[in-house]
Parts: sequence; structure tokens; C-alpha cells
Amino acid sequence: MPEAPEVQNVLSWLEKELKGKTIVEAHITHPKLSDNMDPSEMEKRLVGQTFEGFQRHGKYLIFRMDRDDWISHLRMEGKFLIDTAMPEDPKTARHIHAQFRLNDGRWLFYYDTRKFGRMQLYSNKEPLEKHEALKNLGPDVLSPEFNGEWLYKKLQKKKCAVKTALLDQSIVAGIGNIYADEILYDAGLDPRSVCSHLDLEDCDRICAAAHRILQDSVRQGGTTIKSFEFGNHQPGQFQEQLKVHQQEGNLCRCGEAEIVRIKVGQRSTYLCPKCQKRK
DNA sequence: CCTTAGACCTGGAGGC
DNA sequence: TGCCTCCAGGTCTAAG
Repeated sequence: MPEAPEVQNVLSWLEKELKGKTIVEAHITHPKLSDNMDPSEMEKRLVGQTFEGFQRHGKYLIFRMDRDDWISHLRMEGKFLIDTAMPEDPKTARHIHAQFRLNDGRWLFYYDTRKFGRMQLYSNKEPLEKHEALKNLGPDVLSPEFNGEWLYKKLQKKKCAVKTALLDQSIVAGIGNIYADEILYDAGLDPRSVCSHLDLEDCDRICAAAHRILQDSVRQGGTTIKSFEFGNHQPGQFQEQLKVHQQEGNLCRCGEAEIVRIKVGQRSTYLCPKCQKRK
């Protein structure tokens, strides 16, 4: 589901709601949700801990509790909800896989129809970047570390398609299928272009486009195509700005070609054959 | 090392 | 209405 801008909106909302709150009760009902320890151990450890800090790296949410770092990846459909009681609609309730009662009486629910999302808990005595879930990530897409020179150095040795490289979280963390298409359209590059064929100027354009597009999307609440929401049911607005992603058959803004859909690395990929050069 | 197909899950949309 | 196929903001693995 979410890429960096959507995760950032979820994070900001959770920070506003949860900062300083303490977990007083925890139930994890999906056994695979906590994949670095037993669910019952995660429940036990979380009870009594207070939300102190909120961070994001790529698509990972990081809750800094008083003793542990609690990390959550929403994958395709994971969502947090906050309410005073379990939703009554059984169709919603059956997809709640964890619930945490707070010291203000409310509940934090984790909801995930496809059960792809995962959580981990690590002692905060270790630095963040040492945690197994985070240690292979490249720089966050919105950080100044992700710049043309750095990307150029990474892509020079690779012969895969440039879109595949942008989706590789060890190169840059936070870009997913929607924004990869939008970034490459903005940079004027065909997603199938061979990484090692790109020059420094191409990499500069990719990074500048990534920063501009993703920052814009953060401000507009992210992209809601099917189900993304934050803040208990707010959709994002950025889908109205999408120029190629899911625009198959629509006239490109250049007015000279229709957007086409192809497959790159098994993922649906949208591009304008006129505006995007293959290198 | 790299690339690719399949697995993990559920539900919505569209064809017949 | 039902049944079937395809599709989905992601990532991991096994196999070649």
C-alpha cells in the first residue's frame, strides 16, 4: 500500500495521537505479525511502555518506546486505527490482528486485510541502524543523502532496468511502484533504461524529481488509489496529480501520445513513449 | 553475484 | 447470482 509519503502521513498522525501515551494492555492475534519474536513476548514487553519518539526510514514506521524500538512495515494494506472500542462491523473487525489499550482509555488497532504487514521489537540499547529490519536500507528518499552523485555511483555497476533499481530499498528507501513511475516520467527516462547507461545528469534529474514529487505528495496527504487512509479514514489527495501511473490510454500532457502500460520486473509500469527516452 | 517466478493473503472489478 | 480470471502503494525465497 504505502510508500514514503503515505507512511509519513501515518507517522505524523500517530505522533499527534500517541506521543506520551502508555500501553496498558496488548493482544496480538495474528501469529506472523511479529516476525522477530513470539507474539506473546511482544505483548508482554510492550505493556507498560510509553511512546516517546516517532521516526520513519523509507516505508518503515519507528516508534521509540522507553525501553524498545517498535518497528512496523504496513506492506500493501496495513493500517492503524484509534478508537474507544473495537469496530462493530464484523467485516472490519475480522481484519484487526492486534490491539493495544492506552492509558487514556482508547485503543490502537492494527488492521490488515492481506496480512502482509510485519512488526518487530528491538531493545533500544542498540542503535537504530543496527536493527535487523533496517540495516540493509539505503538512504531515505527524502534525505539529502539521496543525491545525484550517490545514485550515479550506485547505478554505474548495475545492468538492471532503472525502475527496478529505484524499487530496490537497499539503494534508496521509500520509493514504490506509484512514485517510481512518476519520478521517471518527470526525469524523462524510460523505466527500462539500463542503469549503467545513465549519466550523472540523469541521476541528478531523478533525485530532484523524487524530492519534489514526494514532498508535494506528503503535503497533499499521500496517494489513495484503492485503500490508503491515515487519521482514521482520511484519504490522500495526490492521486489527482498522477501523470502516468494508472493512466493507461489517457493522453499524455505532451498531447502527442497515449500513456501505455508495460511490465518491468513483474510490476505494472506506466509511461509516455514520446516523453521518456530509453537509454 | 543476478534475474525471474512464485509465495504470501484477501477482496474488488469485470467478463460471461 | 455465481464462477472465473486478473489485478493490487511490498518483499522474501528458491531455482536457474
